[in-house]
Amino acid sequence: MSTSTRKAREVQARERLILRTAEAMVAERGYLGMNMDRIAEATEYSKGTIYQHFANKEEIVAALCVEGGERRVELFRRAASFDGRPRERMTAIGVSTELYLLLHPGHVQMEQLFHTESIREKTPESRLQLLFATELGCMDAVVGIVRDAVTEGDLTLPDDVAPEDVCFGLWSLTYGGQSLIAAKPHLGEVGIAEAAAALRRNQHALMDGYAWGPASHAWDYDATRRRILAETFPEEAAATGLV
Amino acid sequence: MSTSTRKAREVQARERLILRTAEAMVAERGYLGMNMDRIAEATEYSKGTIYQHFANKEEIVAALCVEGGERRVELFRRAASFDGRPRERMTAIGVSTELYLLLHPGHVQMEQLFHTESIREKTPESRLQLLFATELGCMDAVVGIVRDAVTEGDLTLPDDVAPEDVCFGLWSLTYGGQSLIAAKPHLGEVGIAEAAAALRRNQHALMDGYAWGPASHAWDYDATRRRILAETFPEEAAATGLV
DNA sequence: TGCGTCTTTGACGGATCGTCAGACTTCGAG
DNA sequence: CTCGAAGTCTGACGATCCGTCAAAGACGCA
Repeated sequence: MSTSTRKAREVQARERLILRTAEAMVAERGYLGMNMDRIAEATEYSKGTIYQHFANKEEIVAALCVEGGERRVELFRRAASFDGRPRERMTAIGVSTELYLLLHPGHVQMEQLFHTESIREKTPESRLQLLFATELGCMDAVVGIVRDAVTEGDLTLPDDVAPEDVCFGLWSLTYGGQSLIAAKPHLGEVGIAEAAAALRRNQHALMDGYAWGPASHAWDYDATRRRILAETFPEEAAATGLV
Repeated sequence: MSTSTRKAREVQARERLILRTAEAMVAERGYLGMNMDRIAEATEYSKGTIYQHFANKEEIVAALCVEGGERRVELFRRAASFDGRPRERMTAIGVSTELYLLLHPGHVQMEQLFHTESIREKTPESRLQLLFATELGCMDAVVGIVRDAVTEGDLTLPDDVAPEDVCFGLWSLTYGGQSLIAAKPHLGEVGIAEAAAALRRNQHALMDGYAWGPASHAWDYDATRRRILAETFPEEAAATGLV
């Protein structure tokens, strides 16, 4: 009994070691720089042992995505619990995505990689379920804010628009904006100077478009942003230098 | 002289053949299913000859992206020349992105692939320049519409918002939305039922947020959409069944 | 026809993934 | 303490695919 739990602990510890090693490799040399032989060498286990934990390279990526997803859910939950009007709390969600990108740039890159069907289709169903659970967690946190806005009277949605549709808009805008910033270093050359600031303004424009009060001209959301950084994410703000 | 042009024609024809073959392979068996040996076999040229046209596999992807980008610019130009208010013309841009996704699903997948740094960093600068030119072409068409809206008085931008920033918002929203739709078959399970329709509504919400007139509640943009499909993209609409 | 130049070829080296037969470790029963 | 079954670990190996290059071949021209 106690031996089996010791075994289990060893297995878990090894899995963590493998993931940490893989993560460092991706961060250091990119996705292609991470390969199974190197992981085996770095962890001082044989390739066969690595393959007892993960069926293939893709599953390691999937596992890292799940870990990242869990970190993200955590940030979203904290953002959603910010003390303020619903739209301020939604602003906090936006801040958390910014922080996440700064804190874990490698992970965002991996998420994108994972969206490529070629990778996704080789990962076992069980991992996909876990990943889906983290997405659901994020969605729950965000939808909750939209619903609160509706019940508090800050937001009135037309009959044919569900709270989830508003979330989908903000999700698309943020995901797309961050992807473009990451993928196109030459955004400045097409006239988009301060992409990150532009993304924030666009998020507020979208909420303005749904007439989600208080409107951006009627409220100082820059002050809200500073308050979010100071009150909800002080450590993360310091770590990323966002102040 | 005439021999050299004949040579040149042969080279061009072969390049087209290679690209068409590669495109079909990607469409049929995904990115990983496209490999140089198979291309050589299918085109009945040797691998060495293939490599005289393209330095590596990534450059083939890049070339396909350039081709796709040119097709996209073409669609954007036609959309921008739609006969109507600027916001209607911007709606036409949205329609054109929808059509493009339906007409060339494989290409959108490849664009995403290309955003992965691992691929990008292996493609020669010259191809990147061509790709950049197509992006600039798209941007020009879209920015032109925003400027027209400003000069015609339909849109008044704050001092700190450039027309490009508005474009960036719509670009992010559309790119992100289409990526999410493509990458997450389970959007329905998180409460987003009609993702494509939701994306259109979000695009209009964003424009509403910038107070770009006529507002969506003051204009029948569904009618505009039908007119765009009928007048500007009749063939494409028929081919995709969008009617 | 003969010769120099340009083109084409496909076998090969190198990298990497994933496998598997056999070596090794663990652990309980005798 | 010993032994053997069950479980674990290993790294050499087969397979795949990328990109190269020396050699064979095609072409134009005198």
